[in-house]
Amino acid sequence: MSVRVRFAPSPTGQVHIGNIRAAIFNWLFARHEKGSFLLRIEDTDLERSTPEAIKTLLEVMEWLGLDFDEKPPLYQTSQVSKHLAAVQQLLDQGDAYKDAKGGGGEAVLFKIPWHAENVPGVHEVGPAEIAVHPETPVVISYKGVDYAALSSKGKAAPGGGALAGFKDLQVLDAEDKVLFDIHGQEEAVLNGELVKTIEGAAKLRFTRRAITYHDLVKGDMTKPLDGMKDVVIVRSDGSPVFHIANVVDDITQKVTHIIRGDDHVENTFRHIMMFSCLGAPVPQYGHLPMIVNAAGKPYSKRDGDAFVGDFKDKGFLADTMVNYLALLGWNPGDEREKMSREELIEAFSLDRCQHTPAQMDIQKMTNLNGQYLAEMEIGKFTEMCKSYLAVYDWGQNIKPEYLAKVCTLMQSRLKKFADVEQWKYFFVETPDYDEKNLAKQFKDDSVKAALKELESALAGCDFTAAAIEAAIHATTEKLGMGQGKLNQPLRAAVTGVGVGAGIYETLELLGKDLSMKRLDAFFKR
RNA sequence: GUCUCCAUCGUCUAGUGGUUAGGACAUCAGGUUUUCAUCCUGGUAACAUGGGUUCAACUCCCGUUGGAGAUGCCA
Repeated sequence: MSVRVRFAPSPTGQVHIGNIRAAIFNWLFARHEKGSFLLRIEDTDLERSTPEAIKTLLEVMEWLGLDFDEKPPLYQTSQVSKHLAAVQQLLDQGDAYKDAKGGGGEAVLFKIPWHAENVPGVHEVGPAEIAVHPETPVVISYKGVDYAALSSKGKAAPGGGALAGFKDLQVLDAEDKVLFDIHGQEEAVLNGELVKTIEGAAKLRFTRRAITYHDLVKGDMTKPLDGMKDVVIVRSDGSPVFHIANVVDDITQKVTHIIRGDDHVENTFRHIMMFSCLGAPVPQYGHLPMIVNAAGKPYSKRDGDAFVGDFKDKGFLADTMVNYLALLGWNPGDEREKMSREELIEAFSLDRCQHTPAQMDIQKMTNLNGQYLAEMEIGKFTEMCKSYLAVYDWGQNIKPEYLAKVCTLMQSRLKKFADVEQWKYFFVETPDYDEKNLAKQFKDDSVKAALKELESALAGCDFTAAAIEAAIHATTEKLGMGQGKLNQPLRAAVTGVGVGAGIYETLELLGKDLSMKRLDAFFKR
């Protein structure tokens, strides 16, 4: 059977890098396996889901080149009746029950199945005992076993779990006397006829069962059933909860591999049981570690710079994003880092994914982006620069020929497109002066005098890079200065800044008129 | 509190019993360059901790510490 994976975001605002990385990994996996990559939009949260957010999401996917199969995507809101039908099936089978605790109406809870041995991965661990706090009664019902556990300090700690966690349950007092034995009473408890409250219990004795699944990223994962609780699948207002909606949709879309964030590990055990109870094959799971911020914490709404759109605005390439994010928590096993999509797809495998959270390194990504920019075809590069320049009033209506020359000159040193802001001096009449640099270059008054001398030499030359160089050399030689001593002062006077491309080329590009005008203006400051 | 998972340079990582613990970004020094960047050369920098197992442990086991997630109507 061919692989089918999905990316299932909730469109509630901006697209987050942690989210989109899950999409990238799903996409890489699907393409590597020559399977299908599906998109499902989990828009059931009407409060927070907006059409704009959906649009943003689709734009981001397209920008990154994450093409999905089977269009249009599945909108979860169209599936609600299916979710509710599945809930009804669970209710009819006795795998779910209604409960009124909490909200106004009745919620529906999925019941960890008593006959859990039918669920793939469930196995008996062996006899187990749990000490309970004697002052809190043990309550046994179809909703589970409720008790207060004994903490390491001897205090009462909230405990309890689904009934299915306690096979062969016996409740004992401090003298090991059996207060309750579930043998022969299973049916009565399960169908709600028997609710038992037991005072003065000291321990629970039962056969422990656990569920294990093989995580494609993390390896074997195990959870004892007595640590699991029944889970709400329909809110008291009648709306389906994520757990059931997600599982039902994955069944509908025939998803074979679920690759998602680390935060779902705990849910997986229950989801597997839901698949099983609904008579569907259980998909394979892989859980990706989170991406954390510089403080090592998961990105929160406050970390505004973690949105994909922001990176685009700053002038990162889609190729850079895909490449860098793929490398965050995964590596090909050799020392390649800059990899094309084809190479990534070819090399990708889930078992090489990291188990630990990764911190985004913006500098490393910037460096990678610089590599991509440096090898961009010049025409395309120029077009991109043009659009990033267009946000400035001085960056509009630039003569294409001139822009092309500037881009050619500057391409090798641009790291991200937003930095074209620093090219301002190419496009304005008078540059902004970096006063600190000026002070540094003209610390010595003689430099200014020398520059004045140079001005006249430049005035008489034909202003090609070679001629400019010759003029400078002639001047320094005449004044007995070191060769090149005037380069930086000249740059400061004409461009206002201390860094840039070669000054001869820069001046040639600026042209004689503008250069001389700026020099003149500089002396009049 | 309890449960699940995790732990190699500042960061991303290679490494699956025997390695001078490798690479990349960042950083530092030197070289090239008229400056900056590129480029080249070199340097600083890591196995959280304590016990085992073993001839031998970064690697296996246990404890501790630290981190993350979960813990009934968020997804």
